[in-house]
Amino acid sequence: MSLFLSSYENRLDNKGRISVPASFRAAVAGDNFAGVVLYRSFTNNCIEGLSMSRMAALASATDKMGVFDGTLDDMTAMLFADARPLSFDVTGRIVIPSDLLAHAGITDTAVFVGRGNSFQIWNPAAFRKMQDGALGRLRQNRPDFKI
Amino acid sequence: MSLFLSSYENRLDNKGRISVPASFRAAVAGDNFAGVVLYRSFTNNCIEGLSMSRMAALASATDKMGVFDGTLDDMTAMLFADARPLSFDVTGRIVIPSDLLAHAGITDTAVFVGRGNSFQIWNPAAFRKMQDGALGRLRQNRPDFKI
DNA sequence: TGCGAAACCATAAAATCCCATAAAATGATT
DNA sequence: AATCATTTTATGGGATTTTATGGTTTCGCA
Repeated sequence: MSLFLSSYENRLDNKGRISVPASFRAAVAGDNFAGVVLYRSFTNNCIEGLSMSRMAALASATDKMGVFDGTLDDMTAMLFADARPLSFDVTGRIVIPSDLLAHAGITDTAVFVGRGNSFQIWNPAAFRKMQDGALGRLRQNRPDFKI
Repeated sequence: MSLFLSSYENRLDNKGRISVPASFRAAVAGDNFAGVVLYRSFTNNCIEGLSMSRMAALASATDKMGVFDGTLDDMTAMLFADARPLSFDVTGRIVIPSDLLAHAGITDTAVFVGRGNSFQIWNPAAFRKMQDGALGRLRQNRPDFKI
C-alpha cells in the first residue's frame, strides 16, 4: 500500500461533493473498500482520514493491547464511534458529512494533506497557519534527525 | 541501492520537463516507484530529493514512534505534506511543480547535486555560491574527520 | 408524489504518453 | 592512440488520456 503524500486544494460543489486527489485514490486502490474513512481530529480543527484496511489494522492492534489502558480505550472508543466510511463515486468524489466540515471550518474549499500512512483535510487558511507554525518551530529547535 | 553522486546541470523545456541525470535514475532503479520524491528544503533555497523507498522507511519509522512527540509531529507534518512523488516519463524526465521551482529560484536551468543517500536541486548560480561558502568554511575549520 | 441520494453525462485544463532527433558517451577495431 | 560504429542520453513537439468540476437524469423511499 502506498503513501499519502503532498497537498491538494480542491473545491466542494453545490451538492457538497469534493474530489479526493487522484494520488490518494491510488493509495487506497487494491483495498476491499473503494473509499476512505474520515473522523474528527482529536488534536486539531481538521478531519483525519485513512484507508479502511488501516482502520482494520488499528482495530487488531488495539485488540492485542488489552483493555487495561484507559486512555487507549477512550481513544479507540472515540475513533471507531466517530469514523465515517465514505465511498468514491465514479469520478472519485466523496460527500463529507456536515458535522465534519463544521469541525474543520470548511465551506467551499478544502486541502487534502498527506501524512504518510494517513491524511488530513483542512480549511486552506488554517492549514497554512499550521504549516508556518511547524516550520518555525522546526527551524528554532533544529532537531537532530537524519533523513 | 546505489548513491547519488556528482552534479549535473540540465535544462527545463518549455513544458517544464527536465531530465533526471541517468546515474540518479540508476540509483533508484529497483525501487517499486519509478521516480523520485521532492520537497522544499527546510533550511536552504533548494529542493531536496530522495527515493520513494527511503520515504516509506521514514513513514514506518514515524509510525513506530507514536504521535506524542511534538517535534516529530512537526517534522512529519512538513515532510509528508510537502513531499511530491514525481514519476519519470519514458526518457527519464520529471516535471517539477512550480512552487518548488519558485522556492529554489529555478527558471530554465537546474543543477542536480548528489548527497549520497539523497540529492538536491539548485539554481546554478545559487549552487556555486553555496559551494564556495562551504569550501571556505572547511578550509578555515579543518574538521578532524575520520573515514 | 415529493425529496434526497445516487447514477449518469459533459467538458476544459492539465498531465502523460508517444514518436523523433541531435549530441554525447561507450565500445570495438584497427 | 585514433577511427568508426553503436548505444545512451538529453531535449523537442504533437497526440492522447486523466483529472477536477459542473450539470442532468434516474432511483429509492418516505
